[in-house]
Amino acid sequence: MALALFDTLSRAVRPFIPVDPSRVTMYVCGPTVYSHAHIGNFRAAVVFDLLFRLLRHEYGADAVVYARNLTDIDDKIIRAAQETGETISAVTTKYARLYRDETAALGVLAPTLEPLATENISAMVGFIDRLLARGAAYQAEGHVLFSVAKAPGYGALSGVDRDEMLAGARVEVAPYKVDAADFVLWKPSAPDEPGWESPWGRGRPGWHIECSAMIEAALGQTIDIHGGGQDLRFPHHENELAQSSCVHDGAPLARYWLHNGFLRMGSEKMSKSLGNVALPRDLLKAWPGEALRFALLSAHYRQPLEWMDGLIEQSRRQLDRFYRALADAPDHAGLKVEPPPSVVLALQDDLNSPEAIAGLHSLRDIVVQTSDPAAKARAAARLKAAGVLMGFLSDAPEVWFKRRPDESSGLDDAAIETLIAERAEARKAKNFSRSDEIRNDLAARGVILEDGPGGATWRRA
RNA sequence: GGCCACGUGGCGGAGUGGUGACGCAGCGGCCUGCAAAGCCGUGCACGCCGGUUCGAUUCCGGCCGUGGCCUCCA
Repeated sequence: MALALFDTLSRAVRPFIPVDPSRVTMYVCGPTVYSHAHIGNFRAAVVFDLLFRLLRHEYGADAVVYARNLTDIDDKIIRAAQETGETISAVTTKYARLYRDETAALGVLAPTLEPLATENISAMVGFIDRLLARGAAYQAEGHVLFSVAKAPGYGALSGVDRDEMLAGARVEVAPYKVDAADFVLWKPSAPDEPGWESPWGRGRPGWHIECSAMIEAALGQTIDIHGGGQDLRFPHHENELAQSSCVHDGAPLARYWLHNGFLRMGSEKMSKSLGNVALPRDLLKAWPGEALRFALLSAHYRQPLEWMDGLIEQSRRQLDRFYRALADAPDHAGLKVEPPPSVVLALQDDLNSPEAIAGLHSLRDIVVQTSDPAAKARAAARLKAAGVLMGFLSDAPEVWFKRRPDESSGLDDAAIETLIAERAEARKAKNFSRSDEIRNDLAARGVILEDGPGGATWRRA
């Protein structure tokens, strides 16, 4: 079986066939860098990272070009800068760096390209120019607007009928719009707002044009995969699609549109406006990033995922079991094996990560049940290869078990070893009350001991 | 109001027209000085009501419930 993906536009799982297998292209809408991203924002990053990894596995690491943009000009950023008194670029640089750090902590590979909106203004201006030349856009009161009436098939992606859409719209229509559905391509900047010179005066780009222009500049007219969160389907992706195919004589913008579902917090959408967010910044103080990644992949990417207490703990426990099996197996670092089919097939089936995780568990069972050392090492290598394909199990087991989430607290390794040595003496002397005291003491400080044939091993809870 | 999803065991969460998900937690046992970890075993799950079918959790219809989009948003 080969890779198949659910395409939002055709509303079906379709076999994935890239235009050019030697250059598979994917674009995902990245964050607007104006504040801390919450764990829900990272679902897209992790889900499409999984797809990126799978595509690299299928087509070769050099054959996949993955672009994820950073929106670094936006009214929210302007507002954030005004509130803190920082410059715009100080705000965007800070949050872009945090986003890169935090995604990396969740095992997200750096995308091939990371275009910045502010570095592509001329591409956007040129794009708007071509829309104007084709009569698909018009100027009004310093704005340039896209004329939705000129886009045949508008609404196909989101499934929203234009007339019905307007009937239910909750926003007031700006008076300068010819058609209520028209959207802004370029808007004027006040003197105290950031802006760029353009044929239509000093201003800044609208939201949707950024992605269309950057996709064209970075990847070309028609890309293989365009991804993003479900909420971007309308209006953002619908508008991107309209602009791009307008400029490209009807050529499709993307051959496959993928949208991930939301994280829910107490059966509500996790969002900043509701105030029910969990920030990786905080979560990473207490948990390994890999456990957060595992939690985010514990549900199928198109389904809503309930983010609740215990989910990370559950995820960490499962990873513990995998790492333990690897730790107990003979050295397998040098064995080159392909990820086994049980996991690959699950991922190829529209990125069925829960089934792939089940596959990981059965690979672990094999490791544990195999007694022949050479076979056990091979089984461990297979488990590890499958895990690495998904962005898991890349740590050495001892690193995983002994990591300190917060460097400033708890016992250091040497202090733990000293207590373990003392306990070993006590046990040898059958002084179990003392040995239990030490063990309980360590447990209270987050260190769990396990007595084995070769003495006690320890890990941090 | 319009459009679109979803409703699976204590919890998370796959999948399927007719025995198995998987995991976490629980329970019993083995192991252990006792634990932990591990191993073995264990639990009459598919919102409600109709329909199609030899047979539906899986297909169709209705109902109820939950959520998302329509405004910045992963």
